[in-house]
Amino acid sequence: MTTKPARTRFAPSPTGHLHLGGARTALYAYLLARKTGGQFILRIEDTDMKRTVAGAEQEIIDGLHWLGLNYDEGPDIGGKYGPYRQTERREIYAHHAKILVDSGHAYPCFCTPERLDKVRQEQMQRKENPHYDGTCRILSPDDAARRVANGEPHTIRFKMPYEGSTVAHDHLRGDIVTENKQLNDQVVLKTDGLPTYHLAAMVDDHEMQITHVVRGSEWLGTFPLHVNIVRAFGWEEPIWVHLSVFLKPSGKGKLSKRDSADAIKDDHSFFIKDLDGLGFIPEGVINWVALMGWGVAEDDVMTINQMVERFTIDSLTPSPAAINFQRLDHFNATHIRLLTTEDLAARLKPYFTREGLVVDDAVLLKIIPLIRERLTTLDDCIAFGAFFFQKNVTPTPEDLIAKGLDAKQSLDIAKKSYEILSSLSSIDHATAEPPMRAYVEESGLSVNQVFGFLRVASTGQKVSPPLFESMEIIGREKCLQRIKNAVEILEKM
RNA sequence: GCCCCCAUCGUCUAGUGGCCCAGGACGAAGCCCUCUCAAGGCUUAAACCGGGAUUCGAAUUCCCGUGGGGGCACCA
Repeated sequence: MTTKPARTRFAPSPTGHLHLGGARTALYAYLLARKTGGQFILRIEDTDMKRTVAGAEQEIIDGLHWLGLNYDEGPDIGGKYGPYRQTERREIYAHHAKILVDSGHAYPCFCTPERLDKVRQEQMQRKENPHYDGTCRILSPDDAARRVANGEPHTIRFKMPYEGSTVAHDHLRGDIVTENKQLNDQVVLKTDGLPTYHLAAMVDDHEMQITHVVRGSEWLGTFPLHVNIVRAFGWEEPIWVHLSVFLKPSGKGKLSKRDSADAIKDDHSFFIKDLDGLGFIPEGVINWVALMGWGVAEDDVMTINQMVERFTIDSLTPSPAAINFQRLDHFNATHIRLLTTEDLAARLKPYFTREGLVVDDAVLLKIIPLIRERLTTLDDCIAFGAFFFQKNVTPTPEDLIAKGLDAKQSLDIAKKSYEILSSLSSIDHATAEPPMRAYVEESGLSVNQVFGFLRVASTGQKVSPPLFESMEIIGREKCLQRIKNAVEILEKM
């Protein structure tokens, strides 16, 4: 397949957190660019100054980097088609709005928001579709130009044809035909001189030579407007790819604030910024997100580079997808297991130190093989490995009592275990396990009863990595001391 | 209300007229392995929204319903 290099872009508004939907849009744009040897661009669409949130742009940048979606051009790194922040491109839009007015594709509108509101109310009362009533559309150009020159506040509206229909082609859905009478004369340049999305995005995509516009399906409604704007300029259209939306985990309806709260309660999140702290790794998140809307028949565990190899926009699906956090857990765990020991160790360390534990790097490296396949999220390392770094463990006394036995019988196990283990010069698993098994044999006790006690005594918990391997890492002295401690607890019961 | 989009196991999906009594993955259930918990191996249950039409033949094409989603701003 010979595909020309694609220039794609991710163009979010800095109005809130970078979420899963945005991450997926960015990912597909990224994959397409990398697959074809093109460029992936970050553009910040901050033309609605009222909604711009401080710090949101940085969060987007950080999120993209964390996910590994590095862009070739963007507001923080520049590029030959900059600036990449729309508020810094004011003149470009004003210039293009003027072109539209001069060519008869747009006109100044002097209607006040109040009047517009009133018109809309009346239309709704009459059960008509709310739409601009065209008052300023019929003004004579000279008259309008005079009023503009006088400094009268105005917007610029795009003139939609009243008759015929607009055919817009979406790569995933085919031709989308809309009767032009359904369309509205939308504002493309606001009173404050800044453009609305419709103008800004079309101008930028053209100026930045974007070949494929990958965006959310919320733009499908204004899609006809957009192609009309592009055509009014006489520009070549990009290939349009409208992605599906994400549905709430139940599959019923779109994501809400409430769902977001539920996700957090469940130790998951829709926001990229939260994922790291929850123990998710970018490899897992990316793999998971990629598969919501991209049909991969088999072998769906992929690194981002494998995704680049396999990606094609033809295999994207247009139907909405429900968020499924169980799958995130699965992909996260799977990718954790794929990490090298050194890599995993480095990623785990912050989670231990976050708990106030002092981490011995040599010990950390040793416990990785023991806990790796037990981790769903990185922070699970605390549950499976904190005891390696603690001075003492404090088992729940009841847990020391072996299943089906009483305190006295458990005390016997404890004393005998101590006797056996203390007689060994080392308790690496190869030397410690055989005599303990022999003891199980001759005592008539079950493996679970004896090993269970030992597990609780030496790790402080009922669930742990393999017992003898763990004891070996804990070390002879510490183990004996912990067992002795268990003997004392049992004696008091 | 009007317009647009979507529709395969519970979920994500493969499937582009015969290879499909529909394949994979998550989840579920069972078995094996096993010092706990995992991981791993094997197995099972589980779907073409409904109705018409086209065709020798439809999950795949068309129409009508139904359901879900999105849009109808000087927000993106």
